[in-house]
This record gives sequence, structure tokens and C-alpha cells, in this order.
Amino acid sequence: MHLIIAEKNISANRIAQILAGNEKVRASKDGNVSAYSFDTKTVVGLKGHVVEVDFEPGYTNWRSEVHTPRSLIDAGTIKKPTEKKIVGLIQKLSKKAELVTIATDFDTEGELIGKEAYELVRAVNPTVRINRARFSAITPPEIRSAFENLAELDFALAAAGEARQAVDLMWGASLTRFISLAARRGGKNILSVGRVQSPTLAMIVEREREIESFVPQTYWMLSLATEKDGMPVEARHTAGRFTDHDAALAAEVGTKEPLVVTDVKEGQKTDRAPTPFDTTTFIVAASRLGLSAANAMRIAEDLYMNGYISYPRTDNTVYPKSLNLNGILDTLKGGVFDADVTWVQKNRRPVPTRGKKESTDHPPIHPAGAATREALGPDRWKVYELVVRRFLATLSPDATWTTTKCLFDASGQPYTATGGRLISSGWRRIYPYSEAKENVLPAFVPGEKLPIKNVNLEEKQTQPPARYSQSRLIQVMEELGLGTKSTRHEVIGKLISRRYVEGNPLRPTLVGRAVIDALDNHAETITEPEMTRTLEEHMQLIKQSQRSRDDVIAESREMLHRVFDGLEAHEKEIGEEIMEQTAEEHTVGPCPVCGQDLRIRHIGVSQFIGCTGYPECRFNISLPGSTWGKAIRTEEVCEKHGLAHVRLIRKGSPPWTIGCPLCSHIASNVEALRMMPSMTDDLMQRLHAHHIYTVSEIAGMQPRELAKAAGVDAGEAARLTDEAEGALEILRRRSELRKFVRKVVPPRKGRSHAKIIRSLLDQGVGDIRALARAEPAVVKKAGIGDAGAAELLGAARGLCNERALREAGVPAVSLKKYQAGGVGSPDDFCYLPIPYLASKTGINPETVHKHVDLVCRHLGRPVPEKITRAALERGRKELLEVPGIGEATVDRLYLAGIYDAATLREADPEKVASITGIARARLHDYISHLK
DNA sequence: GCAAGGTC
Repeated sequence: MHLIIAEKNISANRIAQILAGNEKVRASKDGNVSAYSFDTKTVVGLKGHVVEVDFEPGYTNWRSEVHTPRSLIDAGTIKKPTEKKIVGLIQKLSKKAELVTIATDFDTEGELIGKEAYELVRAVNPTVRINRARFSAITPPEIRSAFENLAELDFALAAAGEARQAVDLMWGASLTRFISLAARRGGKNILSVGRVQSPTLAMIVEREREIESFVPQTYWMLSLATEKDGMPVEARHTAGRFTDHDAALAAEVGTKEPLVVTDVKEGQKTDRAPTPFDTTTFIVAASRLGLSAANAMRIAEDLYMNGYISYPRTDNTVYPKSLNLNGILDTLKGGVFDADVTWVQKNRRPVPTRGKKESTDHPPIHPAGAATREALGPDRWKVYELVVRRFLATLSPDATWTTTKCLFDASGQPYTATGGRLISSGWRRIYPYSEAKENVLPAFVPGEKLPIKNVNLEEKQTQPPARYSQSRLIQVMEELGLGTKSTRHEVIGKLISRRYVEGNPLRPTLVGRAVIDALDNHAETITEPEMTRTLEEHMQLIKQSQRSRDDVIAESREMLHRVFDGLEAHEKEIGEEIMEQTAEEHTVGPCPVCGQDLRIRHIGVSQFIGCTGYPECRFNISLPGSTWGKAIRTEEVCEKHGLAHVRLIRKGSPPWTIGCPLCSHIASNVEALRMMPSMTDDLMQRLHAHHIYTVSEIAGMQPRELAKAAGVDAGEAARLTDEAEGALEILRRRSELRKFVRKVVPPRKGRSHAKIIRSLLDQGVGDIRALARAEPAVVKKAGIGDAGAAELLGAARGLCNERALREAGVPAVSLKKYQAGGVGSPDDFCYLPIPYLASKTGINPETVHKHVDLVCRHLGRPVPEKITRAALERGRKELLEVPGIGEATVDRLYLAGIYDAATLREADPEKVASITGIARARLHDYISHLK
């Protein structure tokens, strides 16, 4: 059997189809891993790297005294499988293979992935022959030729990749641990450091510093307005920017008629058709359509997997010879783009455009299949259309323009105006993503005199450099060699998820700045793109066998040790600096009471805003628990209170913007304050002026204090306190109702608990007791169905009964028995005979009497007479002796208070019959028997 | 709990 190992499943399938020719390919699955077989060959796809380098066991504890962050530099590494099923299948097939061919991508990582596969094969089959197929596109001629000219695995090339892995792991892991530990950050708040992410973050921080330190310069622009044949024309002074105001004023004053045309120059300009898409130019173009880098890549990946476009991760901007451009045009014919394709075929440029970068791994991104808008949906269509139009544009002729440049003289002041007219739109007719602005000038003739309609001197300011957009950052990363086509957008995602940067365009957070500050001062190497450049040079030497992998790693190790010399000497200071700088991240602004800082505090799942002056100043604002999202400060500041706005962020849901915490605190307490009967707007304002915002604060205040704050006398203050307590009680009950409804009513789409509760409150149902007494219609009006309403009301009644009985003093254990016996309401205790209660619950009648006594006294009802257990047992015997009375009848008689011969003898048969449902005739028989 | 690189 000949085993062929490809880099990914899709390639495996395609390679199999090509090599099989007319033969049928059998696809099989083994533990969800596909294999493609024909003849004696089987092709299996990897998933990129299926193993990962990590430190050997023993280095998992970050705080270990022995295995310090520095010790990671010299720690041994292992390769551990990350895709166990694929590894398993490869090894299973290797055992019976007579030949193994590695057919991974044709680049450094591809060679390394190939070597990983090689090692997996060797581990189970030490003798099988293993060779390598190299191809730069998965097309029939390329693949056939690669398999006719099989070569050997290039171990030097793979070793270059291994050196990168080792260097990245030891620098990244050791520095991440060191900085995180120094700043006392763990869990989700670790501070990560890496060869690619740190220089990228440093650029964003650096740009922010430039913006902050930017001093705008004033300058002036001078222009005049003239016209010819009714066409208005604006001409600019040839001096461009005036930095000297006096000179600008002099030029303005000197601008006078006659305005004479001194020169007219006509020219031609070609507007080159765009070059083929590589990943970066694709992301930039997609960002113009409003897609983030990650989103654009996600959609492109999807289109690729479904056969609509080619592989989206490529550095290549030159179509390889093997790419069948005519075939692609034919594929697109007949669809939405038919007219454009026909036009391109008719007007095609002799050679397609080509970009600066050419590589062997994959062709530029191009369409691979026809699609319809309906099949793809709006976003995917947008991206697909972009790829199609870009492809067509690269085969289209250049656009051409005629340009006009006119020079004017206004009494010695030189002016100029330029115009352009598109004479051949070329590629622009099919690639409408960048606008071609025409500006047609009237036909000026040298020597001609024109009117000056207006002279305009405009004062302007130089602008600071712009923050990086995601796509711009990816471009710069590429220029600096940071990351790869596949990882650049992920690096940005990582910086965002670590909360190093935020917003679009990207701004660094305080944590991001603090980390870059610390690294800049003590581990500069890792913040500079230079490190990547050096690494790549070293990798180049390894590829050419001029240096060994181990030698390069050893040199890097040595450098990292020197970095740690500096870091460890300043560990405390580094940690303190980061902590100090990031404390501000939680600071919201001045405390309204004492003026010290208010800070967001997180304690377990609860979070609140507290004063740094605590415990002297006890001012605080409560926040929803962190299950609603973690509270963070935003850049916006409340004009009224000078406090930063607060937002709750939670993964997977949109943020909950609270806004100014004090405004929100005040607003959410106004309703409660209004529940106090004596509350007036005026009084509320006086209280707010003394920073009293909640009823609970009022309820807890000394009357004298309150009298002073509210500007009232002591008596009124005491009344206010009482009212506040009343309001608190109502609120407490409401919140209880809220919790109860949440617990009982299952959550369902389209009916929120908040809505249900709002409706109940509107209908006057403010607590569980009111709910227990409510009509089903009230609950149904709140949006709950018949069954749900019955359940909710039942649960409310049950809870109220239980509470009443408990309040009366019935112990919890017995309560359960009463409930189980179906006699759980206070009324049951007052109106049902004790023998009945005892028989239903199995509780001793004397104990039942004790409970009935408690409940009746509590409700102010008469207490029935006590019955002893002995009396009850004797009575039962007496009754059972009466012919026709069995156990069941006795229990029914209990309901009417009959428990022995005496009570039966004196009973009124009519009444007993109606209570127990026993036939009157039978009762007469029993009674006459006894008489 | 750490990097960067593949791929999904």
C-alpha cells in the first residue's frame, strides 16, 4: 500500500482525484478522519500541525520555586499530539505501508508538518521508504509531475521551522510567566508576551504616544474661485501650505484681477489595473466593505471550503503558469457576471497584472466556482463578488485618463488648477470598489483673461497621525515581517481578548501600555520587529545548512538568559509599575462625598463601586453581579459628575452599558424614593445635594442627621425614617416576588421575566401574598398560559400557607408531613378535625393538637378540644365493631369529627352525610346499632 | 494559565 499524506483534508481529496485519473476514488472515514483510496494508494489529510511542542512534564506550576520562569529557557521540550484521531489513523496505515509520500504544502511550515508526519510514521514503521512530493498548486499537471519526480524530505528546511518553534516557545512562555507573576496577575488576566504580539502591541502604543504628544501647527491655504462658460473653477495658490500668516495675508491681498491663463498642459495618465489578491490585500479590500479582518477571513475560509474561491491564505500575488485562467473565466460564464466575463474576454490585456510578491505555496486568491447571491446570502456574496471582480480586473486593460494642468497669474500671484477625464475606463467598469473622480476643466486658452469671483484664505491645522485600523495594521505587520498570512488577523484578536487594545481604530488600554513600558525598559528585544528579522536570517542559514538548528537555539537561549538577568534584578519594581499604571483602569472618578477616587471592585461574583477612602468614607454604588458581565470603565466621562461611564462585558453577548454610575444610581432609586408618601421633588433634591440617594440610606440614618440634610424638624425626620422603612419593606417584597417568578416560571423565548413582573406590578400584584390571592386572569394577562398560571398561583399559595404556618410556630419537619397529606393551609388547621389531620399525616394526635392550638391562637380562632392518642385508638376500635364500618369508613367519619362510639351516637346523620358522602341510610343503621 | 504556526 502506498500512503500519501497531505497537509489538509481538502488537498488529500483533490490529490486523490487527480492521481486516480479515470479510476474511482473510495472515500472512507475512520473516527471522523477521511481517507481517499484507489488502486493501491491511500491519501490522508492532516490538519496542519497535528503535534505541538511543549515543555516536558514538571513545568506546569507557574509559582514553583525550582521551575521558575527562567528555568523554562533550558527546559526540555516534547512533541505531543493535538489531533489524536489523525495521528492514530496515520500510524495505523503506516504499519502496513510499503511506501509513504509526504505531500504537504511547499513552504517552511509545510516541510515541518511533513517532518512531523515522518516522525509519526517512523515511530511505528522504522524501515518503510518515505519520500516527498513538491508542488505549488493542486492542478493535474503540477500534481502529476510532482509524483513522477518524487524527492526526499528536506530536513534542513524542517529544522528551520523547528528552531522557530523552540525560540517562540521559550521566549513567549518564560516572559509571559515572569511578567504575569511580577504584576500578580493570574487566570484570565495574565499578561502575555510573544515575538509577534509584543512588537505589534508596541506599534499601537507607540502610535498612541505620537498622537498624545502631537502639537498641531497652524497653516493657511489660499485659493480663488473663477469661472468660464458658466463652469465654476477653483484654483489653488502654487505656494501650497503657508506656514507664515503674514506671507499668506500678503498673497491674499496681492491676488487681484486681471487673472490671466499663463499655461495649459495636457497629458495622459494610465491607471493600472489592480494586482491579484494575496491575503493582506484581500483583507484591506474587504475592510472597505465594512468587514473586520477576522470576519473577512472567516467568510473566505467558508467560501473556500465550499469550492467557491481558492485557498485564502497566500502570500502570492502572481498567477502561476499552471493556473488555467481561461477555465476560470468559463466557469463564471452564464451567471450573474456573464456580461463582465464576455467583456473581459473581448478586451483582455495581453498578460494578467502581477504584484511584487511571488511564492510557491498557493496561487493568489481567485474564484473557483460559480455561485448565486441566493445560495450565498448577503455577506458571503459580498466577499465572493469582490474576489470575482478582482480576478476579472486583473485580466482587464488599464484605465486611461487625460489630465490638464492650468497655470494662472493674478497680478503676480501664481495659481494652478488640475483636471482629469477618464477616457477609457478599462478595469474600472468591472471593479467599482474605488471611485474614479473626474474633474473636467473648461477649455482654457493661454493669454485668456478670467474674472476672480472670490479669494479664500483658509486657516487649517496639521493633524496627528491616524490610529491603526485592523487592515492597516495587518499591512504594516506584513511590511515588518511580523506573523504570517494565516496568523496576522489572529494576533490582533489575541491583543483584543487580552484586553491590551480596544476599539476600531485600535487604541491601547492602560494594561497594554504598562506591559509595553515594562518590556521596553527591561526586555527590549521582544518588543522589536528586529527579533523576527534576525530569526528569519538564522532560519535562512539553517535551510542552507550553514548553521545548525541547535546552534541557533543555543544562541537565542543565551540572549534570553541575559534578558532575565535584567528582569530578575528589577522584578519588584516592574511589578509595582504595572500594578500602579493599571489601577487607573478601575478608577471611575472623584467620590461625590469625600472627593477621593471611586474604584470598581470585584469580590467573587459581586462587584460594586467603592470609595478608596473606605472605611472613613462609606459611599458606594451597587452594580449588577458579574454573571451579567464584568464591570469595566469606558473612556466616556459624565459631564455632571465627572465619573467615567461603566459597562458590563460578557463573552458572547452585547455589552450592557450602564453609563455614568452615579446618574444610573440616582435614576434607579428615584422610583423607590417616590414610594415615600412625603417625598417631594424639592425634598429629593435636598437629599441628593447631601449625597443621599436611596431609601435604605434614609432608613438607616439618625433622625438628627436626616433632619439636617433634609432641612426638616426632628418629628418630620422620624416620620421620613418610618416611611423609608415602609418603602424598603415594599421593595423587599417585590424583589422576593421577582425571585419567586424567576424560579417558578421557566424561561422561554419572547417572554422575559422582567416583562411578566412589570405587568404584575401594574396590576397591583406587588408581593407573593398578593400573587397567591390573585385571579388566574391577572397572571394570564402578564403573558403566562393556562397551565403556567395554575402552576404559578399554586406555588404562590403553597409558599404563603407554609409561611403562615411557620410563623404560627409549626416546625418545618411536621410541615412537610402536613403538605404531603394535602392539609397544608392554615384553614385546614382551623376547620378540619384533629382525628382527620392525624390520620392523613400519621402524626400523633396530641402533637397535631399542639400545632392546631398554635395556628388557631395565631389567627385568633377558637381552639378545638384535645384528643389523646389513647382516646383515638379506643374510639377507632369502637367504630370498627359496628357492623358495616371498615377502615375506609372510619377515615371518612374523621372528616365529620366522629372518632368514637359516643361522637357517632350523637351525630346528625344529615350533616355527616353531606360532609363525608356516606349514605344517610347507612349512617342511620350505624347509629341505631349503637343506640 | 504561557508562543506562533498550521487548519476547521
